[in-house]
Amino acid sequence: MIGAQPSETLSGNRLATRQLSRLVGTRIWTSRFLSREERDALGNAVVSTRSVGANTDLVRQGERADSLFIVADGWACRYTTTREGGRQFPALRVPGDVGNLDSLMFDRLDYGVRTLTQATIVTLPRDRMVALAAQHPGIGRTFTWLAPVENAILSIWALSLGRRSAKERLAHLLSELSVRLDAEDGNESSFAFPLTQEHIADTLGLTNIHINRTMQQLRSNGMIGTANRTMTLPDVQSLRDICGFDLSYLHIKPSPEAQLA
Amino acid sequence: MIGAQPSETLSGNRLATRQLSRLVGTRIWTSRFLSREERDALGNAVVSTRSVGANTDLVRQGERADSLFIVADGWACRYTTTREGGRQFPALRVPGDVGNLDSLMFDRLDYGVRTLTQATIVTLPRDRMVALAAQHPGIGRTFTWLAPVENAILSIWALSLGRRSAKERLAHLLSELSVRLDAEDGNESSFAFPLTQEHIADTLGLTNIHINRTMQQLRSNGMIGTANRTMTLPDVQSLRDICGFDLSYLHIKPSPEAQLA
DNA sequence: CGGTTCGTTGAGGCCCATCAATCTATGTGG
DNA sequence: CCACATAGATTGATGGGCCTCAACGAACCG
Repeated sequence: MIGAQPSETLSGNRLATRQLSRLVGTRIWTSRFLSREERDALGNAVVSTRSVGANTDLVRQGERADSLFIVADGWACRYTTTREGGRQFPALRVPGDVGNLDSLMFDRLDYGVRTLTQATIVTLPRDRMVALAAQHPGIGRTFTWLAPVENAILSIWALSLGRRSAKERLAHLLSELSVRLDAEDGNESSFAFPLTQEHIADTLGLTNIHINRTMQQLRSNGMIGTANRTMTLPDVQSLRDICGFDLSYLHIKPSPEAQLA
Repeated sequence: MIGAQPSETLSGNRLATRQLSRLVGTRIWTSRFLSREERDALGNAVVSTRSVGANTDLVRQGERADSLFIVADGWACRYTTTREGGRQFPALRVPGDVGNLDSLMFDRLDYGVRTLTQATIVTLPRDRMVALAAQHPGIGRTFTWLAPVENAILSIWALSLGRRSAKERLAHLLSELSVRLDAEDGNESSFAFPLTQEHIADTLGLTNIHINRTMQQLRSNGMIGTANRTMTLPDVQSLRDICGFDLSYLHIKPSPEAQLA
């Protein structure tokens, strides 16, 4: 919060540069729709960068959010719950993701956003971002790009939740995270993995106990390896074959047509 | 298709009026962000209105879509499938819904859009809509509004798929449709319901057989009544109580805050 | 070293899937 | 008007994948 106002008036000063640097590499920063000056405009809109502990609500269910939260580092989730206490994550946030994109359009979110690990959160004022989106086509396009991407991912998650077995769901989630984290090197993949088995259960609509047993299955088949919070996928292709994983829904790389357009 | 070009040049002529009329009442027409002239611009962008049979693909899985399809009448769905043939609908389209909103941003959709009944489809050229969205703030805002609404609905569906019993899922779906179709009169509701039990199964991640048994349960409890393709909910509140339904996620009515903004 | 979180294991049972018919309604052609 | 085909709804029997309940083990930490 300190340094927020100066960064707006003195472009290029030390504070602005430091704030800005926290956006580098995040998904709104690497958007292919942004011009250099639009990136500067985003960087100058940062009002705070703070570190928060695990299990911190960035937005509580049903509450108002005046800011857009960027998960610059650490993991977070969107969560929903039933009356009876059943929890379901409709989205996972990995480093670089926008936490509450929908807050740009909604005053209240019917779900919450919560950190799963200690995290670095970059805060951007909602009203300012709405104005920037209207003023800068590239910024507007970035936001309107991210929304359908979320939707596409959630659609595939629905397919998993509705029609795949526990083993397939787990293989699919790990295949997805491997791509989203850009962790693949040839047919191998390895990445920091802070999720507990209960987090995975809340993502896949299962119980932590069954996640445990399913992970053992994949482990004994040599499909995954876990050691000190690191996930290793020795054979990405085989893991993908288990669940019919096709990365196109992640829209990571622009399709050939999109480049022409 | 006939009359498409004239409708662009001769505003207010008979053809333009007829085309335009097919948009009246649809979700992009009733958007609260649109000015009168923006509605005219949308109406003039209509290139065809056609009737198609049930089980017609508007967009096939993984294929390109050059147009935005409005389901002016009839029902449709977004669908995804696993390799093994398991089907899951990540969205249902009721009369007035936009069929393939995401086509505005994506060249290829990783899911398909298919009619479930005979339907009236209004076609709007994609490139034209992108241009209109850029040119008219209200049109752009309408599209960027619809995307997170879809996302919010899908998030709640994920909660159902992951954490609710068959009975709760069915009660929740019917509660949702009752609101979306604006079919409620006090505590009662009644609406045309063309879905087969297999469609419901593909929506809720269950089998048609289990849907059948679950419907019988709700019927015998007096929670639903079905007769010649009409669904009757004699006691909406009790149905909602079964599943903890809260309509706020549908964002049908602007929240108090949104009106102030 | 006690507390807490997370992972692991076992026993038992239910919800829902699977397989296999039958029944009804609708439509179609002769 | 009937024979026939087809789609959709319904019913029964059986089984399995995952849940529930209840511990116990392991790692981390102040």
